[in-house]
Amino acid sequence: MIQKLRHFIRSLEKTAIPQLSINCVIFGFHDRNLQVVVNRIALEGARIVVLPGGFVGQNEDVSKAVTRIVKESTSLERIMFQQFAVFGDASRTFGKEFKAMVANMNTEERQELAWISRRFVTICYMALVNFEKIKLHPTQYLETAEWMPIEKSKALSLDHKEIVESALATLRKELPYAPIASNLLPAKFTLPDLHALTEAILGRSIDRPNFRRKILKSEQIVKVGQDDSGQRRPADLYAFRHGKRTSLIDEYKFGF
Amino acid sequence: MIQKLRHFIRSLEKTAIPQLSINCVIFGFHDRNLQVVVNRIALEGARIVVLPGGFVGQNEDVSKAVTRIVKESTSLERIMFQQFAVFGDASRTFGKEFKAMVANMNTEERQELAWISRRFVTICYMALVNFEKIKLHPTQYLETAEWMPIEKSKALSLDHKEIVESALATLRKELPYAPIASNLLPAKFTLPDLHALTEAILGRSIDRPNFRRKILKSEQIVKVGQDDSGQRRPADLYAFRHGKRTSLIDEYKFGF
DNA sequence: TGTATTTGAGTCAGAATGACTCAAATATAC
DNA sequence: GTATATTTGAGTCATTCTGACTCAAATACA
Repeated sequence: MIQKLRHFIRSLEKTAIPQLSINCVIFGFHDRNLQVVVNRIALEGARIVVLPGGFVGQNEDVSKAVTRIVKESTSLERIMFQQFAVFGDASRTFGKEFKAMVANMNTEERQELAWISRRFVTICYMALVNFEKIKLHPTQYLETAEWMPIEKSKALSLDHKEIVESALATLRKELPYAPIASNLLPAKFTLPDLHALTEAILGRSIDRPNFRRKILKSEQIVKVGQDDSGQRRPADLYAFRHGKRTSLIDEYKFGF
Repeated sequence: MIQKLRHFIRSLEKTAIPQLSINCVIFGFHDRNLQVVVNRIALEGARIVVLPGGFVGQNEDVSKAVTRIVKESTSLERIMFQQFAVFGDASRTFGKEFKAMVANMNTEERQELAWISRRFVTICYMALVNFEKIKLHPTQYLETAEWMPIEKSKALSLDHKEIVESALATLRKELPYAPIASNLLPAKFTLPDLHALTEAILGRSIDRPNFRRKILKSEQIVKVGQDDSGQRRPADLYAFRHGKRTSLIDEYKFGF
């Protein structure tokens, strides 16, 4: 057990709300795939891969804690995020990997970990970021930060696999309401980019010509450039309209 | 300060997760209005009106706590509920009314209230219930339970007004995905009922003939009766189809 | 120069939408 | 008993949207 982490946990006892954690699903779009930021922790042999997370300071707003946690992993400061789930079963602790480690400890060491060994309720947030703008870096305590395609998120430790699944379901539901794409794409993008992103989020193929027609008709995006340094035929560049609602269908308008 | 409540708080210290509460927005539909269950508490002069709420036992799943809290106010056991928000500002305590009361107390009394005087993060759930099936009754500790039309929910204490607003926004978003209406209406209902409910949820008027056409075309409901003991022309009775998806539009199908 | 691939644009039948009108059924007033 | 107001159920129609297509233009690479 590394000193630094031990110290961190001792400090939490005095400064953070007990039994409450935050987890963040930070989505990015790259290689025509949705990806999430994960942290790797080497815990005495056991390698565990988790979502970025943390705790809430006694004098800290929950939303501030989320901002802080996202910033720790991505350096991004002004991001949009959304709460989407709570995982709070009574049996929810830091998992087998953690328990195995604790088993090898003496009484004193175990007591130091008492705070973090309790049952935790975790509040889950999702954030959408522009992949290219992110510089991932390890957080203060042991972790490395990296991107993981969502198809591989089954490998996550604890219940974080289910958290990602829940986040993805929420993302799909939010698609028609929130300006999702504008957060996941760079300022200038091509229609094929937006098409691939929408397919990645919905998890199924969408007819290209029809997608193009519908998006253009909605006037959410404006052509801002002529060329693209691609491989085949160059595509037009677009940007989301400032001010114009950037959802794919009208809000609260289900055909009535 | 009534003995019973005092005792309750003392017991929470040992049995419940600290600084974490649950609040429930329980929706019903009556008099063509959306209504929510509220509890009234008489706290030494100050009358405060709050949403049903409670705390999570150390050995209790969060979802079980929600079930328990809903049951306390409504006697309903098997209800669907959904988490929709978290309120967690650092300044979030039990409010002015509570503070005023504490100000009149001696040191010992204050210490007894220490647990509940801390900053609390509250997890919010919404539930949809059939108004007619509910027998509201006071919970174990001082409260009376009653229905309140959502338009009057501005009168709620603490930040519970905002919680209701957030719940309503969620309800509107969920409308096309979840079998919402089937939870809010009795087993047999008329099309005008369903129409009025949809208008109440969306907060705007919907063309009746068009609504009728669309609902019937979707084959979500089946005619189950001929007559209704109404005042004017009798309306047909309908029931939601068992098995058939009871949403108003197709899931994840935003026109692509 | 030719070919494969990708982008942008168009066609067309069928379905859905929004704004309507109109007749049938009933309680209540007269 | 009849007329009237109100509510329910059904239909019309022009416009728009959808889904499944085809096809030409632009480029890299063989």
